[in-house]
Amino acid sequence: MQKRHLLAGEFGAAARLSPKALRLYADLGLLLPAWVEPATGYRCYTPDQLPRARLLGRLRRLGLPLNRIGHLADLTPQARELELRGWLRAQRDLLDERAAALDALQAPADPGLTGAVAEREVPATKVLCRTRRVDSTTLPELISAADRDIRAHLRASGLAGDGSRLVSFHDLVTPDSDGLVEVAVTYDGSVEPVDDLHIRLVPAHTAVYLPVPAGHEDLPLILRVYDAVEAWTDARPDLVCTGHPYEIYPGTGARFDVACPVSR
Amino acid sequence: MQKRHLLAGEFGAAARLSPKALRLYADLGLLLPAWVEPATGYRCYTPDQLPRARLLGRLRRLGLPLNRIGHLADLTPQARELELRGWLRAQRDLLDERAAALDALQAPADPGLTGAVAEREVPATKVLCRTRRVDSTTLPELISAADRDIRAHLRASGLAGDGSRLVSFHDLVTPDSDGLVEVAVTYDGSVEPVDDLHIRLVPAHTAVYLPVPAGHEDLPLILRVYDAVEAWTDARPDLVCTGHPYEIYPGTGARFDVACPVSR
DNA sequence: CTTGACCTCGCCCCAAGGGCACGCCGCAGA
DNA sequence: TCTGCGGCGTGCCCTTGGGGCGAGGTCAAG
Repeated sequence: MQKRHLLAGEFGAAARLSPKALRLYADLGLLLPAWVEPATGYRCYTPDQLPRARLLGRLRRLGLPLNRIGHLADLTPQARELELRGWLRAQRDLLDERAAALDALQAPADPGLTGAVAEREVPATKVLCRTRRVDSTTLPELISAADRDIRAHLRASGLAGDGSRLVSFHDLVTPDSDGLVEVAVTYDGSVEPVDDLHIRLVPAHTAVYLPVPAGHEDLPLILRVYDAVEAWTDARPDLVCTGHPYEIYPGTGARFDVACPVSR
Repeated sequence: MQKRHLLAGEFGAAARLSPKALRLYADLGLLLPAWVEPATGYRCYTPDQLPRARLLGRLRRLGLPLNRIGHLADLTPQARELELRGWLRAQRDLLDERAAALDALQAPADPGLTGAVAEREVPATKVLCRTRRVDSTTLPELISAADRDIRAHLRASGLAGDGSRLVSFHDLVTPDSDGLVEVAVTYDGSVEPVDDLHIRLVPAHTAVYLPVPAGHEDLPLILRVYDAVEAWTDARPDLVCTGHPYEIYPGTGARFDVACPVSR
């Protein structure tokens, strides 16, 4: 008796996939049963579907999400290997970065940094801003393009367009994980919002800030700067941090401060 | 105006946690608000809760699950660092093992292995078995203990207790991830189930099998043996794999076969 | 005829929140 | 005084990859 069709349980046992998983893959179109008995709804698979089923299972066990697997399973083995190696590399990079973050988490704040933290009053101002989700590879591009576009629009509205640039990171932005980033430029006067440029009021506040020392501009050292600002604020019982920290480029140069709004 | 209490939004901005996340942490008891206004239900936090909130956020961004974080957050920094380093190491080992699995996935089956695959008839037999979830560190312990307990129970029931040992891996068992493993010993006669020892009938079947060559007994090389059995079966259009592969120790020695039930 | 094994479908569950609706509250301007 | 706005609460549905359970249908064996 040559078995030309396998029921979900048998096929699943042979491919090391549960019937439930097979049902999911069928629903998603990743692995359609060779046919379905109309009367009973039984899903029948053929032995020649086993290699694909095993491939899906192996990829799944590597930890890949199913939509990615759906794409990978239709590639040639060579192209698939290329993509998988890239994915593995990205995972490893992510882990390296977490290890770095762990180092930063455990190390006490650098006294050389906290010593330079200061306090200042920031008057209320309007900003024209663009908010976008980017990873760290496209971050410089976003910042320069947004800065250019915002200042161009300000100048087109008859204003000077020479305000300070503010950059707020709503999430951690890394090579592998993207996050929400806002680029804003302060202005004085009146402009209309256009395209994806929004107008927002920054209320008057006291800010705690720290000019970023040379060499600390990028990940992972920039995180130490944020930590230093937080540590300094925590050590001042009369101050409490009341908002997201942000980076501010007060002048036209590349130097910037890490600042955080506080309340007394 | 000294701010002695912060509403969820302000506090969340300062700690880089969304109000929603804060609500979840409060529900889970990870970070209780200093008090809750009975009239409005507003959750109020105090500035001295900020360090803990930031710690929770950082751990969360490292990718740790919340129940683990709940445990970690109550440790001393030293103990926490120790646990975190261990976790990171485990993550890295997992990745290394996935890389190895990827190598195995891409490499063609070893012809030196597939050449030794053969076929045999297995008569129906009863087995006394123990099924348990283990990782690879406790696997040898499980196998030896289960084998001893099962044979002891068989002998206590007046049987020989010299059957073959079968080991089936329902999941992939690695140093970092545990999986369901069944250890079974064939017997002939009549015994009663006891404690966690179950009785199961192994139906008569044709098995494709491959004696494991010396040096291929452990991960990751043992996976190549499984691959070889699968590849050999796939290449035989008249055979179709109908069940989970298993390891069988036919004699009393340490040598074993990787076998898989098939149907013609 | 009944029993058990196997299959289906459908619902609820997990983590860790995001997003939305609805409703309450206080503050500000017209 | 009315209205709008923003912040906050609760509650529900969504995500991924299935596991688990219960109801009910099908199959072959006893």
